[in-house]
Amino acid sequence: MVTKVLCVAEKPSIAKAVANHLSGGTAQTRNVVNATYNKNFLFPFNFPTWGQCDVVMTSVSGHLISHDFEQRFKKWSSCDPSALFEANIESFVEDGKKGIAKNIETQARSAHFLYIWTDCDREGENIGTEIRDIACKGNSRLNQPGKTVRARFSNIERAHIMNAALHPIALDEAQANAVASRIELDLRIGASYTRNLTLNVANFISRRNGSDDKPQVISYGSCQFPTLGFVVERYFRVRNFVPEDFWSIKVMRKKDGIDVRFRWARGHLFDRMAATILFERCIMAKKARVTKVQTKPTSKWKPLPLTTVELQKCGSRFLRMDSQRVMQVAEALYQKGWISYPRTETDQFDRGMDLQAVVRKQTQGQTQWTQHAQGLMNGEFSQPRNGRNNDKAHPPIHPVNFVNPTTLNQEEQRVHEFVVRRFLACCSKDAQGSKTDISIQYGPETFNTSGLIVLERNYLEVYPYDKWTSSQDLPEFREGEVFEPTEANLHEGQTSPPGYLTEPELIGLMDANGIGTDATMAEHIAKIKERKYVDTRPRGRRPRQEDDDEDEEAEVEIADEEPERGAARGRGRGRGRGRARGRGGAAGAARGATTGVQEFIPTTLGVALVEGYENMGFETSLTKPFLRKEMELRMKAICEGRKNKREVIQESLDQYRDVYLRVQQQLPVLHAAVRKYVFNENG
DNA sequence: GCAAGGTC
Repeated sequence: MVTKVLCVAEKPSIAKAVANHLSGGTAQTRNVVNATYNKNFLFPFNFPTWGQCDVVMTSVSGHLISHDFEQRFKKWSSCDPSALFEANIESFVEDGKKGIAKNIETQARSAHFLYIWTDCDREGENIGTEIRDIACKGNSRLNQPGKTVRARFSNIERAHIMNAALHPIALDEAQANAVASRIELDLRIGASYTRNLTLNVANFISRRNGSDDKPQVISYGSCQFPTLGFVVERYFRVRNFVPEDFWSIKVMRKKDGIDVRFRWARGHLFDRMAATILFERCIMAKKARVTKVQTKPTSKWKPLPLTTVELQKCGSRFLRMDSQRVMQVAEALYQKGWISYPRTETDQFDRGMDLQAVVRKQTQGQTQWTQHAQGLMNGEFSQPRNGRNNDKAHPPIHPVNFVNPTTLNQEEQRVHEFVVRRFLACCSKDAQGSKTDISIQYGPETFNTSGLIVLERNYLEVYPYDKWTSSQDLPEFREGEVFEPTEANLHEGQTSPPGYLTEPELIGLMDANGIGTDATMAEHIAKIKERKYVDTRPRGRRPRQEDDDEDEEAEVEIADEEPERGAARGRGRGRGRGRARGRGGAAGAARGATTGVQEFIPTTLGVALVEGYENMGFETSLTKPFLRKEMELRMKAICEGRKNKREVIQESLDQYRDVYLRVQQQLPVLHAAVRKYVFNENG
């Protein structure tokens, strides 16, 4: 009897790709009853340890198992919300997934081995155990040692997949357990807090409004609340901003018909007296002396390979789409086979990947980037840079096939064009330029100016989202040259308030604080809108302010995470911090070239919730990212075998139960915040 | 009527 192996991938696209590689394109496709997207692929394969086998390769669609409280706790009126900390939780297959589960169970009956092909990340490990459990229902022998294995792979290149097929490893139970604890905690805490908030606060609002309608749900989640927290925190920084006066010295020299403005090395001072004294010393000196003239090559680095977070940020900035929309469109492009998997944290391409083959596909047709792609094939190709992130599950987002853009709808065209241009930019050379720095000594003070000449645009040719342009030509200055400034004056300015939080900034904060994943960040943002905790509006251009000689740098600050090499960068950063000291940290971001970016403003309800919780004075704030971070650390402890699932769940529940009780005792504080913020308009 | 995480 021939040995039979059942392979199960996390998603249909992986099953298809793997089956295709292992079978050499000869796999037979079979539909699965009651499953729309998941297929079975049948083919023979010779595994080193099992010999010649008949393989059935199939897939799930993410998690197969759902979790909910047992029936008697489901009705909101059935129990006190705090009972959900202990209530029994049931695991089950949702109706929509019964076909998938049944298929696995059936196929497992005749299988000698189960080969799991879920993504190599924590969730994938957990989904792997779900698949195993279902398969064992059909065939308990698969529970025996060595009968269930998993593949280790991080992309779907042929050689990589072949190698993974030949070297199975074991499922990582610790990682699966870490996810299991996350699932249980999020459910218990989310449900209990949400019911409590809705029953106590939403009902309070309804009563005050004299409404008999079911109140709107006020939810708590370990991700949505910190997301709201970021928005509210910025809101208060804007509201509480107090402008501060500062003074700076500006020096101008007209030479060869060109006005050359020199910037004070000190930037600006918040002490008028000090600035005045220094200014007077400059004036007394009468003449300035050129202390440095240095011209050196500089370059602007091409962007990093595209991650989901970066795609979402760029969508907000350049494509006039919010993060959720960008992901929906990217998902559609992925489904149609034009771009790779759009949910990835990886910003480095695997060494073995044939990137030139990907570039070559873009030389077809007559698009705006065809020529550039052709140029890359003709010797201009340059290996992409490596970022610091690798989720070990997916490659960076890149085009996988050529598609004539005119067959896509408007939004798809924009996202697709961005993905292609970004990829081609990654495979291009850095832009090259020449930078001249000039310093002068004027009295006791140093002033600087600089000029840039862009020599080779390289990646910029195909990536219009980055700006790097030559500055005005500088006249010739020689070291040691002495001149009398055409103008020198003491300039008075004021720090300006930061802007409200924009979507790219919010995504950046969530990313940095581990709130949500590449696949869910956009959902959390959409959720706090849906719950009416925040409103969004397009950010209008703010008028440029007289005193802002730093505008350009400030814009670079937000537009470029990966700056050009060279000295200009340090100056930009330094200035940015100086401004922060003046309580206007994000001032630069508030102005400038960004158009169509959404900004987030909390509603009265959003402010009341955050303020209410803050005013309870807990040491661990529910609206700050610490609790989520703590959960992340505990999950890590499980993965590394330092803790077990039970311990972690107990610890966390104790902590949240404690906070819950104190919230209960302090409901009047929450009500007071609601009265203050939600009802102050009505008097 | 609850969460966050997969996925279509």
